[in-house]
Amino acid sequence: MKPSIPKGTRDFGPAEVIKRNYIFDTIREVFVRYGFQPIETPAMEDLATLTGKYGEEGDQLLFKVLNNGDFLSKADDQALQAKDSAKLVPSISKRGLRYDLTVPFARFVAMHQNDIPFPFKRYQIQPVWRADRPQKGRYQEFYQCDVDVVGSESLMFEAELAQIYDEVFQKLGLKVVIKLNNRKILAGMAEAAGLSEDRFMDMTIAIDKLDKIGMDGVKQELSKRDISAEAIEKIEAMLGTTELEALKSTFAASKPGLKGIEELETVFEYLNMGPTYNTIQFDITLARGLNYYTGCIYEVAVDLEAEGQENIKMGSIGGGGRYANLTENFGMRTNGSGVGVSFGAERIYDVMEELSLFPEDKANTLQLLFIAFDEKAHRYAFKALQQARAAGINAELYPDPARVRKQMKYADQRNVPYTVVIGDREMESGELAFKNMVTGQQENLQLNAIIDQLK
RNA sequence: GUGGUUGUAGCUCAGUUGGUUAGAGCGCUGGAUUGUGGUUCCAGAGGUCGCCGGUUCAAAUCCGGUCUUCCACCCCA
Repeated sequence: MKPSIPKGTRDFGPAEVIKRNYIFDTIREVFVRYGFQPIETPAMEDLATLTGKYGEEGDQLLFKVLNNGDFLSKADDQALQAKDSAKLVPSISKRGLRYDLTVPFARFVAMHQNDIPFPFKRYQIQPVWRADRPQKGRYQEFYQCDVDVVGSESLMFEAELAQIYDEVFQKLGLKVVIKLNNRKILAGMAEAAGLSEDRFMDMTIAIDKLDKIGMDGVKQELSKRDISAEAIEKIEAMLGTTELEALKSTFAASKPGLKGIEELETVFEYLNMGPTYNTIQFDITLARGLNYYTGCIYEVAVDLEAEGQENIKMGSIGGGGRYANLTENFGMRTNGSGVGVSFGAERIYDVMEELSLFPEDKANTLQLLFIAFDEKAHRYAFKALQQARAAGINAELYPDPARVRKQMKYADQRNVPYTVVIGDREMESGELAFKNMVTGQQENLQLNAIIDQLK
């Protein structure tokens, strides 16, 4: 059989795993410093937990897990006859793979509400699955790194999450733009433009594309979605706004609009109390598709104006927002408002790789390879190997006393900086042949001296 | 989910209007070199041409299906 893996999934070799861990470790370190604690949830959730939370589009992208046993005998016969897949699913699948980490977290909080302290601050680094068509930087299995806090409406957390973004990307050496908006401001826009409530989604989807298709494209998109020319004109005028202050008069008659402005002003008030490394800006065109967001929303993009980053082509590398009602779905009675952001580790990886931002790895690499000339020397070397490891040196012994040429070649492939060759002469004198693989120079030293040099 | 694109040796890729036994570079194995890798030279191994079916005297090549890759939508990290 020919080996293969499912579409949109990947294997990772040692070099990749080490780099991925570098990203995860950096992110985790910042999360921990802000007081967040780790949790994990299952790869599978009840399908009912997942459906309806991400909009119609999201439901289509959910991976469903087929029931075990004789699932067809229990299937909805009518749907089966009619070949109606959507209708058939509930009767043959009761579980699905998680689509993100936020919904499982909301479920977790509601389920354990009597056992956890509020506000509950957690982080979670686990894979998620989407049945999307793969492209570059878009996979069916990928990791998300989420931080969320539930049980507080304080806007301090909105500010802290932006600071976390800022700090993580500073540590990773990547310049980004952190964009902030508020769903209430979008609602205000819809209201000010005289749109009915059911047109709200259409409007946000269209304006979200502004930087991609331009103002004319957005206007086309809006009219295609049955939005009147008059409303489009008003929306266009509002989209030109980059300052919160300027929106106040526009939203004079819109309560949610004014509330959104007030919230963002408070967030920026917190943020302006200290320095930030990256650009953090209000962006009225930021919409985000996920249905459950109610307040502030975030998105992070690579800063294309930063030196060396001009040609990076990558979608958003992080996003998030406040969800006031999500936990209610799972029976949270009070205090269930949450806010959180997510890091797209895979895309961050791709960008960092393209910019060569990964530091050379020291902790995870082999420092020393022992090479033995014959069986007797191999035993001798095994003992020396233990001493080197006991001293904290990452060391290996070639498994057989093969030809030195072959062992040297292996050392070369493994990129080991130093080797020790042991044969009769070395065992007799106690001085081992210690070779620097970069310069090719070799000297005879006692094992202790070699260990000292590598420590 | 819609439209397009890709697949030939471990890797990167040639392969003519369909026509002998499908090639190259790199890598791999062995030798030059029985105590030393990276350079050089010599030799060798390695292929169900993604998979299934069809057209044809004859298919890597043409046709259909399918899987995969990448791209544009949709959406998104």
